[in-house]
Amino acid sequence: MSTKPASVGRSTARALPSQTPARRTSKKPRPQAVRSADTRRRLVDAAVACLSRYGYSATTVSVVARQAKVSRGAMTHQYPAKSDLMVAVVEAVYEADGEQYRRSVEAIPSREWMRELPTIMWDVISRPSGIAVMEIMLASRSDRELADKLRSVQRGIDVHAHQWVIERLESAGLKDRPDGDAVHRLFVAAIRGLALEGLFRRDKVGIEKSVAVLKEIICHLYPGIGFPEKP
Amino acid sequence: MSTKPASVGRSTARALPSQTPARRTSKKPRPQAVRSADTRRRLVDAAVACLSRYGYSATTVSVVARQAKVSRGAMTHQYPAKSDLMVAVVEAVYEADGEQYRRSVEAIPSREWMRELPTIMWDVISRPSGIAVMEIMLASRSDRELADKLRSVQRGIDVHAHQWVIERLESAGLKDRPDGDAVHRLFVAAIRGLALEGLFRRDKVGIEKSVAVLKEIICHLYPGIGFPEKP
DNA sequence: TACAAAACAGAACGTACAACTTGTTTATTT
DNA sequence: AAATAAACAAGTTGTACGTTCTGTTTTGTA
Repeated sequence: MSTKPASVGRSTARALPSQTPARRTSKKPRPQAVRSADTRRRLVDAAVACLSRYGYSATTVSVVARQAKVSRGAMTHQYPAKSDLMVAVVEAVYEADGEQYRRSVEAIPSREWMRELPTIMWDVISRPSGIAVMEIMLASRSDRELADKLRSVQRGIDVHAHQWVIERLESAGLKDRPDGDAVHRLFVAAIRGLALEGLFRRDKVGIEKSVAVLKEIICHLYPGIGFPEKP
Repeated sequence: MSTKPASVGRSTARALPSQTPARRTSKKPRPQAVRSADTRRRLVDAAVACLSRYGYSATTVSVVARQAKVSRGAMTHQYPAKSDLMVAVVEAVYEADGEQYRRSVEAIPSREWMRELPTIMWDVISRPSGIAVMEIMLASRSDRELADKLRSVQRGIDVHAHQWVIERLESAGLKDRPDGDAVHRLFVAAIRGLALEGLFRRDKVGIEKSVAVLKEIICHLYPGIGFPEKP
C-alpha cells in the first residue's frame, strides 16, 4: 500500500563542499553592466569546460555554478533555465569561431590559405567549445524547450560559413565546384567526426595524419591551389 | 534547517499507462533459452530505437521496457543495470555491422567494391544502430561504470575493420597507402559526421551528394580503382 | 509428483536534479 | 539621502530516474 507518500530521506542531498564565492575586497563600486557580463562570461566558460569534458547530462547547473565560482542564485538570475545557459553557450561559441576563422585566414599568404583550410577548421572545431556545441545539439534532440530556443540561433549559420568560403575562393581567382556545398559539408563532417574520436583516444598523432590527408584531398578537388610542398 | 528529511510526495510517480505485457495464450511451454533470447532481443531492439531517436539520457529504462513490451522485472532479470543493456546493444550492433559489411561487399563485382565503399559504409554507419552506438560512446564519457564495461568490448574492433580493408585491397591486387590507416579513420569520421548532421536535417539529398564526393575522393587516393562512370 | 531454479511482475526506495522561493547585498536614480 | 531595481545568496520542492526488494508464474530436473 502506498497511497500515502512515504517519508523519503534526502538528508545527504546538500553535500556540496560549501564553495565560497569569490569575495570582493575592493571598495570601488563595479557597474552592474560589468558585474552581469562577468558573471555571464564565467558561467559560459565553465559550461563549455564541463560540456567538453563530461558531456551534457553530467553538466548539471550546480556543477557549472561551482566551477564558475558563481552562486546558484546568481546563475538563476542570469539564466533562469538551464536551456538559457546552453543557448548563451552556442551564441558565444559561434561568435568566437567566426572571429577565429577570420584571424586564421588573414594570417596566411593569400594563395595558400585554401590548402591550410583543413588545419584551420580542425583548430576551430576540435576545441572544447566545438565539442560543447556538439553536445548541446545532441541534447536538443530530447529537449523540446532547448530545441525551440536554439532554432532561432542556429538559423543561417551554416549558410554563412559556406558563403564565406565562396567569397574567399573568388577573391583568389578560383571558381567553386558545382557541388561546392557538398564538399564543404563533407569537410565539416569529417573534422567533427575526427574531433569526436579524439575524445576517446589520446593518440593525437593519428588524427593529425587524417587531417593531413584532408589537405591532400582538397588539393585534388581544387587543382588550382596546387599541392602542398613537403618541407 | 533540514536535518530531518522532509516528507516528499511521490504520489504521481507511477503514472505509466499500465502497459500490459503481451500475454501468451498458447499452451505449449517455451524453453527458457528461447524466452530469454526473445526478451533480450526485444530489449536491445527497443534500446536501439530509443537511442537513435531520442538520445541517451532520454532512453530511460522504463521507456525501453515499455517500448519492448517487457516488464521492468523481466528487464532487470536480464540486464541488472542500465549499463548492462547498453553493452549488449554495442555487442549486438557490432556483430550485425560486420555481417552487413561482408554481405555488401560480396554483392558487388570484385574490382568495383572499393569505389562503392563510401556508400557501403554510409549504409551501415548511418543506420539507427550506428547512431545508438555513438550515443552510448558519448554517454560513457560521464559514466565510469559504463565505460569500464565497454572497454573490453571495444578493444580491437577498429583494428579489425582496417585489417579487413587491407586484405580486401590486396586480394584485388592493390597496395594500401602508407597512411592507409589515416585514410580509413578519415572516412569513418566523415561518415559519422554526416550521419550526425542527418539527425538535424531532413535534407537527405544534400548528404548523399557529400557521400558521392567521398566516392570521387577515394578514386583520387587509390588511382588503381578507376573513376566511377557516369550512368 | 516434488522441488529447485529461472523468468517474470511490479511496488518501494533513495537520490540527484532543475526549478522555485525567500531573503540579502550592491548599484543606480531621483 | 531615500527609493528603487538589479545582482546575488541559498534553502526548499517536486519529480524523474536507476536500483532494490518482495512476491508470482513458468520451466527444468530428480
